[in-house]
Amino acid sequence: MNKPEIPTLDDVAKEARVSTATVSRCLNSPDQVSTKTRDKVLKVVKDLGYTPNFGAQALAAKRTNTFGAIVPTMNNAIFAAGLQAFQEELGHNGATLLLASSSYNSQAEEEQIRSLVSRGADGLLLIGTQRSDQIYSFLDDRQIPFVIAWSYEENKRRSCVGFDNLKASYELTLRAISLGHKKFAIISAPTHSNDRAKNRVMGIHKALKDNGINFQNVQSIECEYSIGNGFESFKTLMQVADRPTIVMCGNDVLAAGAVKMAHEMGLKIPDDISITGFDDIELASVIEPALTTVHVRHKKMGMLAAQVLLKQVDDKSYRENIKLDTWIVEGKSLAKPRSFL
Amino acid sequence: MNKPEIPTLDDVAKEARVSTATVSRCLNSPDQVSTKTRDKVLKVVKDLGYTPNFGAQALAAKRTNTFGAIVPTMNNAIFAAGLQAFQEELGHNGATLLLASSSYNSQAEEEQIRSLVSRGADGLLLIGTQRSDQIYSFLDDRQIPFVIAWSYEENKRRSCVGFDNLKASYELTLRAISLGHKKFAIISAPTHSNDRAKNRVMGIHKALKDNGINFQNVQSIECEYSIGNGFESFKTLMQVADRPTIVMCGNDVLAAGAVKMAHEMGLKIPDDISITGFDDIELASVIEPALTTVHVRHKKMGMLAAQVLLKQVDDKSYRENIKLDTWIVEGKSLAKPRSFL
DNA sequence: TTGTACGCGTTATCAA
DNA sequence: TTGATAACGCGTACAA
Repeated sequence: MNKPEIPTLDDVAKEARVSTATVSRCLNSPDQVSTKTRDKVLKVVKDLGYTPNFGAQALAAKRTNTFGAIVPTMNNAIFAAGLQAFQEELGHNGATLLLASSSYNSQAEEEQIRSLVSRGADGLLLIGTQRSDQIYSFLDDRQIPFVIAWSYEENKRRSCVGFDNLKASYELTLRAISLGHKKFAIISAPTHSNDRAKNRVMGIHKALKDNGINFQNVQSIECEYSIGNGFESFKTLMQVADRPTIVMCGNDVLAAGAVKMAHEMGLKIPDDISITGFDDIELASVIEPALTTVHVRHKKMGMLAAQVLLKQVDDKSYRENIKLDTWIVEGKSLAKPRSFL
Repeated sequence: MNKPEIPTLDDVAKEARVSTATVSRCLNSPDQVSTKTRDKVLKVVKDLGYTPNFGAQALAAKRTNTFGAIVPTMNNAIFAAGLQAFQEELGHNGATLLLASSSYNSQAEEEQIRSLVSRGADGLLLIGTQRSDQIYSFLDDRQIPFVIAWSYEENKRRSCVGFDNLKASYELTLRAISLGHKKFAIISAPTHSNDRAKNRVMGIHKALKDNGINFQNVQSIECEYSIGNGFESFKTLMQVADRPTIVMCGNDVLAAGAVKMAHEMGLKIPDDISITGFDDIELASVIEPALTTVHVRHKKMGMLAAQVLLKQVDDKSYRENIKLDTWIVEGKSLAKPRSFL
């Protein structure tokens, strides 16, 4: 009962009576080996249950086949579907995912980027564009391939797979305006370090401006995405003399909280107040009334991000900017304001 | 403009005029080095921006400081909170998380276990107890530390951090019975490869049996966790002559779908039909009416799982079985059946 | 097509 | 307290 030894390339080589080089080739570039020896070697590999040692492989080949992703949060479902698709696409290509979450803290994100890189990540998935020049040049210096998701930017130097947050938000706002809304309020994620949130707010402002509605005195609350925060923020926004007729939320989670508070306050949605979301996560369809929100193609985004990233590993100079379309999902939470009836 | 060179231990050693061994010690066991040389070395480390090469470290030290987790799904929030806590606790200890999702496919899970192990995971987090003997002995043979979460079992040979799914479900059922319910229906995840789902169903059956209610002809539908499946299944369950007065769902996601269908069918909850969930994810509190469900201490579970796993890495023979408590969360979706009024 | 032999960047043992 | 030096297991020129 001696402790189980994990077989190495050497063991396989000896057993198969070939050199380690041949075994290595059988595994990594099978066509350079004669069918006969290959079959022989692969049988031994199987018999011994050989699996390559990761560290040694990484050291010698200078690649790990692992990719890092840093998401702002795993606490709600915003990134879940995209991440799952990303992971699956990596899996199809024999790669695995290293995951970290930054809790929307850019300091933490930087540390995690460095950590994942030093852990040998072949490439990274990052959310949004907003981070220090320092960390971008760290990545550039080390030639670490990375893809930015959830945001879109025209940028020859970086790859991104995302969508136009500003435009999507602009269009949703236009819809509200066309229904007769004039008094807006906003619940958003903190905009200073979150370009998606910033663009979503800017989209609203732009639409208002373009339609001659003063956006300077639109009440706006910034808070992290959580149902509880949406809940509280909505209450605050309603405690004013001249109530808004619509509260636009930076994402569905906030909107869900807002809806809940509206119920508690006895406000009818959408008669007394309209509420909109963003992201179209499953949550949006279950709450009552279903949210009018913006559909984002999360799965497609995750899958494409993985594909772009894999291409960049093969060709370090490869860059691609992909803009996915979004569309408004009609729920029951947005309608004409009562004053307009 | 030559390509940027990544500094190695050697570079640091030369620059600081010490041996590589000393540099290594400064980083890994600082107290074995004199304060003076340590300061000198660490300064150079910082100046050069040195970070250890992961592959080399893994190869030489036989450990990677990365841990693998395989969750059944990332598509909904069931595992999100627990996973985030797990990841954070690892982070506090300088370790990172390798994540894979099996899509509730045990075949896929096995492959991913092997993949993560061959990628040098120091330990694994697994969900539930149900998997082949083969894969368990694979882990034992290689002496890979692992912790099972979300399930609890008395087992000296394995560690687990979970809760008693059967008991929690049993108690929720008792509550329903005490309110007067006699006609039950169940929507559950597939029970053949999911011990949590199986135990939850068994808990219901046991409670019924213990109270003299025939559980043989309780209608039961098995489907994967999704709002859509809950939606459809609920409809099916209601298309019978003798409708149940309560539908107990294997988790909140299914329950949310059931609630949605109840609305569409014009059924009042809980007057016409009671619906219960399980897990107490955020979703449970936002839907209307709020779900009566079972609270699971996801965060605590994730954190403890990480701690147990880390202990097992230090001491391969360490084992711990932790049972967390659960409790019923009172929503508005469970009440006396109308027939009982 | 196959084998030899070196290098990858650390850690750890043993001496000094 | 420090320094030489031998592993660690694999990939890959280069040679045969």
